[in-house]
Amino acid sequence: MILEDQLQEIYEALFSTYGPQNWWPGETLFEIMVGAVLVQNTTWQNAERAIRVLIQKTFLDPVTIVSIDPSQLGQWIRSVGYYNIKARYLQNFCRWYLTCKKDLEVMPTATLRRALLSVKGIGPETADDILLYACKRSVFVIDSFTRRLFSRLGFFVGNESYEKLRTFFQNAVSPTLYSEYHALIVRHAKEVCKKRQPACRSCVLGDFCPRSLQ
DNA sequence: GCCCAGGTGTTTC
DNA sequence: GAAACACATGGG
Repeated sequence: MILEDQLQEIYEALFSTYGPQNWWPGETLFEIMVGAVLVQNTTWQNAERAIRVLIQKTFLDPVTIVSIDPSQLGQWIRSVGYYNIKARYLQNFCRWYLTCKKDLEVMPTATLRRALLSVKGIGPETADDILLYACKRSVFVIDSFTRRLFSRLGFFVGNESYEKLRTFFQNAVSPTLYSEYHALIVRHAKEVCKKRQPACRSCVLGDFCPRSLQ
């Protein structure tokens, strides 16, 4: 079976099991972007808690956020872990946002991506979360779950570079599926996690486990 | 008490 | 480049 069909079948197995995930959670595009920064290496639950505090304290206004003492901001986002550096990262991002927001819709995707990556605290995954879910650009997001799941399924070893994996998926998956596909991978990983098993050692999809589809 | 969670930057080789 | 390390709370 060719690669494109394999990835399509895995997508369908996940979608038929979990249904649409309606990502990314957030009332506004800016809230989505803030969420992408705060959720780095933590759970969405922790990030959401911090966002609620930020809404209460700052109305999630970038001008307000950049003007706050970083240690104060850190206390407000304490629940996300690494709160001291994340407070700085969030302010870095907000400063960038305030200067670039007028150009977000007209900038070519590659230019926008480079601009995001130039912000200290925005790495490839956070940049792609913002590009895909807030800016509606066609980029495939690679996270640790994606890396683990598809290495487990034998598509690659697992230590490949971020860019190599992104290219792999973007070449084989329809851009219309990028958003839902990534959301389903994360959902799947969470379900496996609930059973306190290593991701995809025992696949929660049972008979519809992607491994059995090959 | 231990392990992991929707990563990133810096340092060192 | 790629490996090792710091950054830190919350839930199972």
